[in-house]
Amino acid sequence: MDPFRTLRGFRDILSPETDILSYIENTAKEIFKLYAYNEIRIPSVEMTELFVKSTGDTTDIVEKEMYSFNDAGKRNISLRPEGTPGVARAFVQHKLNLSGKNSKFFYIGNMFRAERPQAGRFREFEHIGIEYLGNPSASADAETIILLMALLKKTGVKDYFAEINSLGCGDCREKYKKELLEYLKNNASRLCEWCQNRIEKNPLRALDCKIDGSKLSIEAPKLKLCEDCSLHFEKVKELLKIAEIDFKINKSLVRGLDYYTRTVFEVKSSALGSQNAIAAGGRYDKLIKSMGGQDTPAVGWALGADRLAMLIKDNISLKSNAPDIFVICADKSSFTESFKILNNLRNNGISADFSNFELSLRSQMRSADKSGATIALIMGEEELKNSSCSIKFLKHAEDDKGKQEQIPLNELLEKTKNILNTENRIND
RNA sequence: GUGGUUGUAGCUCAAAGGUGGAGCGUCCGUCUGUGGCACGGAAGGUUGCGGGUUCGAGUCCCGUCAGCCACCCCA
Repeated sequence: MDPFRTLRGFRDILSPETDILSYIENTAKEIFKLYAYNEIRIPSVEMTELFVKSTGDTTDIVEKEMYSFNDAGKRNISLRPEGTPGVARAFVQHKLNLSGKNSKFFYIGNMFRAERPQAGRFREFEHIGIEYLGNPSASADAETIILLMALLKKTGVKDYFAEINSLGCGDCREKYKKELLEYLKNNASRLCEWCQNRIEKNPLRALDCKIDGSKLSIEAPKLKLCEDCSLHFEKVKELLKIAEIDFKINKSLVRGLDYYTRTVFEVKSSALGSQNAIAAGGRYDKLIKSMGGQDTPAVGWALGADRLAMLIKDNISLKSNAPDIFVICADKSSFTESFKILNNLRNNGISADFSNFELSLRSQMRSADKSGATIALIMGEEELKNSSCSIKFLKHAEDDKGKQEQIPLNELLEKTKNILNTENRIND
């Protein structure tokens, strides 16, 4: 292994990808504010047990994708593969249900899963997620989904669709699991070895079995929601329609995590490869209690920021970090003054850049052009003599392109601010 | 984790076992104080890494690492 390369599945993210990710994060934060969600920052590392007991010990994430290791104190710890267990843990640990504040959280953070990398799948990736704790009503389910769709719409992404389903509560699900397990045992030969081994622990996952799962899911007994769950699901659908959210019902949508109850949903894109999920989530009414907290219903989702970035990178134009002014030194006698001007501009809130004052004027002008700056500011012997500087409008200046004038140094700040305001107005 | 495929300059790619190139980009110059255009020149390579076959390997073989694609799985 070459120590001077990134590990498999890990990557450096450079501009403009970083700009797109920042744009997504900022857009998300605007929406979160509209819906009154507060930020929570949780550790990247937790006890392995946390994920085993929440995400679930039969899930692929926990069984084969976690970065787990022992620390110096012989604790078995893991890099977080998802955010919900950490947020739930924080809620219980700090007794946030007693704080009197609304328990609506958002988080933005990197997650880790040791999967085989491919398009849209990295071993370290960014999740943006929300968790709404303490509200059992269908209105909470609806709000989180509406928020998600509003966020996606605002980012400008195209070609995505939402699917929802209900997995039922503990009661109707347990009943169904027994029925299903009975059926699966009678049809065990149609399952792969892997599924045969796990049907006892989690029969629902067998319906995802690729060998005969799709047929099984048609033929197998169907989940019958109890009356409460059925009403809840109907209400969620009704509220989504009121909010004019487009969605489809997908009866075979089974989220891969153990803690989901009732509503589950997923947003997919037809424009992605086989990693077509942009965001997914659902209700998890039993999780908080299972961690020793009070019985607290909850619902949430997570969005793959990297995947969203892939989708919008081509149809979005971001303001670059091009400087407003590019400072050029025409000869050695003005070196010091040029550097002073550069600092002065920046100290007064005008973005400025330079290349190398010791290079030729031509070379520095070329750099100025490439930088995307609006104005080239030239300092030389002549300007120094007059206590002035020359400013030249480059191609990026909308208006006075190519124009050049000499202005006194003591008017520089005021003048450039006026010019830049005018130029920006034109650009807008 | 399984299968397929690809690794040559910063990028996109040539080189059919016989001296590793081009385009774009970068830098310098033509232009004694002025960018874009044009022209001239320069820099930049352990051909991913390690073995093997051969008189000779970027090219063939084996291994390994990495990228991409699909499976799987997810967000």
